[in-house]
Amino acid sequence: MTPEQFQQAVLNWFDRHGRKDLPWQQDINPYRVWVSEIMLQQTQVAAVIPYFERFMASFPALEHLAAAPLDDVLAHWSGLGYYARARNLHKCAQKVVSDHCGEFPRDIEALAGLPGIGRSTAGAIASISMGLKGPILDGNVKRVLARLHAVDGWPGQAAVAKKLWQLAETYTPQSCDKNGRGNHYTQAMMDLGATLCTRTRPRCDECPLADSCIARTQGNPQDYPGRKPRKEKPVRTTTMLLLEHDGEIFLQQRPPSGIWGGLWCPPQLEEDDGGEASAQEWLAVRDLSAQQVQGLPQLRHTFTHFHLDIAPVWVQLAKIPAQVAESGGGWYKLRQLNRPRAAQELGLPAPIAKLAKQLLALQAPLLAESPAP
DNA sequence: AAGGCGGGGAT
DNA sequence: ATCCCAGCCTT
Repeated sequence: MTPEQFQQAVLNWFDRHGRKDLPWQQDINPYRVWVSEIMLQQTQVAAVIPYFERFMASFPALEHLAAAPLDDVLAHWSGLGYYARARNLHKCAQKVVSDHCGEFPRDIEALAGLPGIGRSTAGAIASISMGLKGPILDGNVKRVLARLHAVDGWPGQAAVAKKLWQLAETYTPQSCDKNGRGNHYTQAMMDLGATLCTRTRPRCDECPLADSCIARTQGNPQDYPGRKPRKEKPVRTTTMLLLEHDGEIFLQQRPPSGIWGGLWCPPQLEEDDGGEASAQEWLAVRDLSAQQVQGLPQLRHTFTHFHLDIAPVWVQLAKIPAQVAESGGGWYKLRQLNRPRAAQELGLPAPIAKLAKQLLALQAPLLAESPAP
């Protein structure tokens, strides 16, 4: 698909289906387009509309904004988020007044040098309001182009961004004057991404680019653009000793601060997943002997910032050793720990409650075989 | 290259 | 809950 064919398809679609009634699409000038583009950074159209209307009512032109107190500008931004945008907006207005005689420079590079205006926003302002060639690469265009060419990878990666920018440059009309319709092209690309080429459930049947879209052909448009790689959560490991005697297990209260502060847990070997072997060593050091030591299936509990892999070991004791009895903590009946609400009442971390349940299931049949006297 | 900024909507 | 959004700036 040549750039000319691409542009024609996009513009034809825009003429029939594009949005043309948004507030910033009326009375188009660089000031209004600039304000709208800044507001639309990381913010959806529906949220922006009332803010844009109020903003224009109070600051109808650049000189009003430049002359306004920053606090006044921030008040108009309240609730939109990303408040650095408002500070930059104000700073930019003053800079345009002081350095550019109150007119935005008609040049992509110069625009992109102003506070709060990056490469994409500069392209949007230039193409929509100035008749210049202004490639843009916002989230919508990234999605359309990544799917059209099946560009793998996360756009946050420099190489992926470079490829997408190259495509954006290629397809953007050379001439953005009346004949080139660069303003409509830019509006159309954003509209396409916002209304058809959506992140989930793209409406490919209605897309003017469907026949050329590689992701569509592959049948996996939803896989583009690649997701930001989730930061790998580190894995911590621990061995938990389920010291059990006669249907009771031993729990200690954890220190008031830190993970599970103040909650009750079995004795724990930190940064250890030796499981059964570690448990044997722990017992030997204390000169304890157990009837049976049995590793149980590993359990993973995920916190906000790490995984905790728990290797539980079931240690059956013939009698309660003095060393353990006096070590601070208490013995709890598994049946009581497994009562409804018991975990909340006593203060048991979720994975510990789960372990208590598992252990009861293992141990109950044994008690049934040899009922207590 | 990665993180921060922020509120809201979709899933 | 998690991810993402008409991004840009700083480190």
